[in-house]
Amino acid sequence: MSSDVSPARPVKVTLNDVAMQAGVDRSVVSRVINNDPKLSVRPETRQRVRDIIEQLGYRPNVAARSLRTSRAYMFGLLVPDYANPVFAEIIKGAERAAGELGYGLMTASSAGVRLSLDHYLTLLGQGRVDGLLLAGEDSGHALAQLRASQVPWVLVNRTLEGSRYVILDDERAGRMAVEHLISLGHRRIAHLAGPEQADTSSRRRAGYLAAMRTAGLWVEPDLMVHADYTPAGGAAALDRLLCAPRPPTAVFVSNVASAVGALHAAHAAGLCVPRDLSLIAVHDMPLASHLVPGLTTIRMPLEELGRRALEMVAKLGPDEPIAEVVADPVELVVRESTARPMSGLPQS
Amino acid sequence: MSSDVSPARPVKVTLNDVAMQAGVDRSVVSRVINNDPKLSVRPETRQRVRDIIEQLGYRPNVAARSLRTSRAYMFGLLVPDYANPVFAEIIKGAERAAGELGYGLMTASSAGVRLSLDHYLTLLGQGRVDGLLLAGEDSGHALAQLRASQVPWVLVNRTLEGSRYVILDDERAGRMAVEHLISLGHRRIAHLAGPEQADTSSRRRAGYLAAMRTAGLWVEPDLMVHADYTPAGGAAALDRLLCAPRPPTAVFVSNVASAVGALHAAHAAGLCVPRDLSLIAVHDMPLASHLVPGLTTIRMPLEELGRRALEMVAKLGPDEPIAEVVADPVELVVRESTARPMSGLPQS
DNA sequence: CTGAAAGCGCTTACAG
DNA sequence: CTGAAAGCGCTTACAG
Repeated sequence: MSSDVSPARPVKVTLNDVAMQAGVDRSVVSRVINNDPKLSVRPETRQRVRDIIEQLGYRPNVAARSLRTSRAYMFGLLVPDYANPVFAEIIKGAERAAGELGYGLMTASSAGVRLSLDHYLTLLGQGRVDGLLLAGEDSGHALAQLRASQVPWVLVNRTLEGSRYVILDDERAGRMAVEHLISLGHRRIAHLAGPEQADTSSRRRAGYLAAMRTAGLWVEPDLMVHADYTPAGGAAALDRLLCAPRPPTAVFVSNVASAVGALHAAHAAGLCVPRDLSLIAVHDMPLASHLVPGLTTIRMPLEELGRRALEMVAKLGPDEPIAEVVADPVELVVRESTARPMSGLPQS
Repeated sequence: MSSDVSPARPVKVTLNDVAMQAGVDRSVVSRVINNDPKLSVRPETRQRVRDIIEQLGYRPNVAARSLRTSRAYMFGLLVPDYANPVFAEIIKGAERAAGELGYGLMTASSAGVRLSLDHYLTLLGQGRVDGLLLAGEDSGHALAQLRASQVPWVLVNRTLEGSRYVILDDERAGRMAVEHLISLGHRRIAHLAGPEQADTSSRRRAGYLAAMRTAGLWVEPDLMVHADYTPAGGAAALDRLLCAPRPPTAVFVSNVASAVGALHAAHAAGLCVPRDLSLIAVHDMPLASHLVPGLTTIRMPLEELGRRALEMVAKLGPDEPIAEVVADPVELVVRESTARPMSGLPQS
C-alpha cells in the first residue's frame, strides 16, 4: 500500500497525506515528528513515517502548529539600523542562541520603514513571535503597549525605568580606555562622548570621570564634548576639541563610528596620530585594524549581549524583571593610534 | 450593553471578545478589520467595532489568519552576514518595499547559525513566508528543494542557471572605474578582483577588460589578482600586485572591503595614495569618505536591488522566471584616492 | 500500540 | 444589513 506512491508531488503536502501514505493516523505522524516520549510505536512504523515525510518533502505548517500550541517558535529583534556594525554582532549572538533553542529569529529595522514600535507591533499582530528584543533607539510610548501585551520583551544595550534590560559594562570600558591613556603618560585627556540621551554614552562617561578622578586628574569642561554615534558627528566634535585653549594630547571616543570621523578630522587638521594626538574608542570592529593608523579600541562582548538578551526573553515570562549586566570580559586592544604624548613626561 | 466593559483586560483578546463587546457577529468584526468592500454596515456599527478594538487592544492572531488564508504576509531574506554593509543597504530596500505592500520582512543570516539553506527551510516550515530572497553565498543543492516548494524565491546579486535572479550592472561599474583611471592618464591599470566563483566579480572583471580593450591597453596577466571580499584578502592581494616587475600606477578594486585592506597595505608598503598609486573600488559606503585618503568609488543602487528583488518575488508566482538587471544609475564618486600618475604623460 | 475527536482563531461563501 | 457554518492543518488528552 505504500508502493503506489505517485511521483508527482501534491501541491501542498499535509500531515494527512503523510498519514495516509504511511497507513497510520495523523496523530501518530504528529507524535513522530515531535518526538513525543509518550508515543510507543513499532520502530519500523516510525521509520516508515520518517521515510514518507522525506519522500513527500513534507514540512509542517507553522501557522497551524502555532495556532494549536500558542507558540510561534520565533523571536523578534528590532534594530535601528543594519549599517551599524555594532548591531551586526548583537544579531549574530541572538541568532545563535535562538538556533540552539530550536527557535528562529526574525530581525527588522526601524530605519527601513521609518517603523515605529507601534507600527511594528501591529505588523507582528498576535502570535508571530514568542519574545521581542529591542535594540537601540527610543520607543517610549509603545512600551506601554508591550507591557500590556503577553509577549516577553527586553531592551538590549540600554536601560529604562521598569528594569527589563540587558546591557554591557560600559563604565568599565570607559575606565579601561582612560587608564590606558594615563599609563602612557597622558594627562590632558578629552572625552568625545555620545548623544546626551544615550545611556551607553553616560555610562562610558562615568567610567571616564571615575578614572580621571582616581588618577587625580582635573577634567576641564571644554575637554568634554558630545556627538552622535556617526563619523560626521565625530569629526565635528573633534574639531571643537582642537579649538580648546589648551587642546588635549589624547581623546577617549565613546564609539568606533565617531572615532572614524575623529581620525579623519585629526588628519585634516594636520595632526599626526598618534604623534600629536592619541585616540582610543569603544567597540572593536574588523574595520578598526584597517584604518591608518590602526585604531586602539576597547572590545565589548556584543555577541554575548545578543545571546544573553535572547536567553532571558526565552526563559522569563512577560512579568518577570530582567536587569542584567553581561559579565564577559571587556578587553583593551592596543594598535597604533595610542602612544606616549610627544612632550609628555612619564607620569609623576 | 457596551458600557459594562471590565477594565481588566482578558489575557488574550480574540475576535470573539470584540464581537461580543460590540454586540455583532465575529464575521462583521473580521470584515471591518479587513475593510471588506462587500460588507455594508451602518457607520455607527463600524465605528463601535473600531472603538472596541482600540479599547481592548485587540490584535489579530496571525497564525489563525495565515492558516485560513494561506498567506503569511511576510517575506524572508537570507543574507550571509550582517556585518557586510553591502547587505545593510539591500535589506533596507527590501524592507521598505515589503512595508509598502503591507508585508513584513524577516531577515536571517547564514553566518549566525552556520545555517544552511536546508536548515533554514526546515526552520521556516510551510507557511511562514510568502516568498524568499537569497542574497549571496552558495546554496546550490538546496535550491532543488526550493524549486519543489511552493514559495516564490529569487537570488539577489548573483545569477545561476535557472534564471531566478535580480542583479546590478556590474560590468558597467567595472567599465566606469577603469575609464575614470584612463581619463586621468593611467595606462598600467591593475585589477584586484573578487573570488573566482563570485559572479559579481566576473562581471566587474569583464567591465575592466572591456574598458582596457576599448582604450587599446594591454592587460598583463600579473596585473590581475583575485582576493576574497575582505580587508585582509585585499591587503594580501595588493602586496602581490606590488611585486610585479613593473607595478601598476592604479588599481581597480572589485569591492570596497578589499579596498580598505588594499589601502592599508599600500601605506604599509610606504606608498602614498594617490601620489604613488591610485585606488578606486566598487560600492560607495559612508565609510569610504572617512578613510584617509577618501576613497574614490562606484556607487551601486543596492537599496534598489533589494527593493526590486522583493517586488519581483511578491508579484511573480513560484514558476515564473525572474531575470532582471536593475536599471538605476551606477555613479562615479570621485574623492582623493585617484589622481594623475606621477610620471604619467597625458594620454597619447 | 493506535485512532477518534475536539479545538486553536480566524475568513468567506452563503443564507436570510 | 447581519449571522451561522465550515474549515484551514495541526496537537493532545483521552479512549480503547
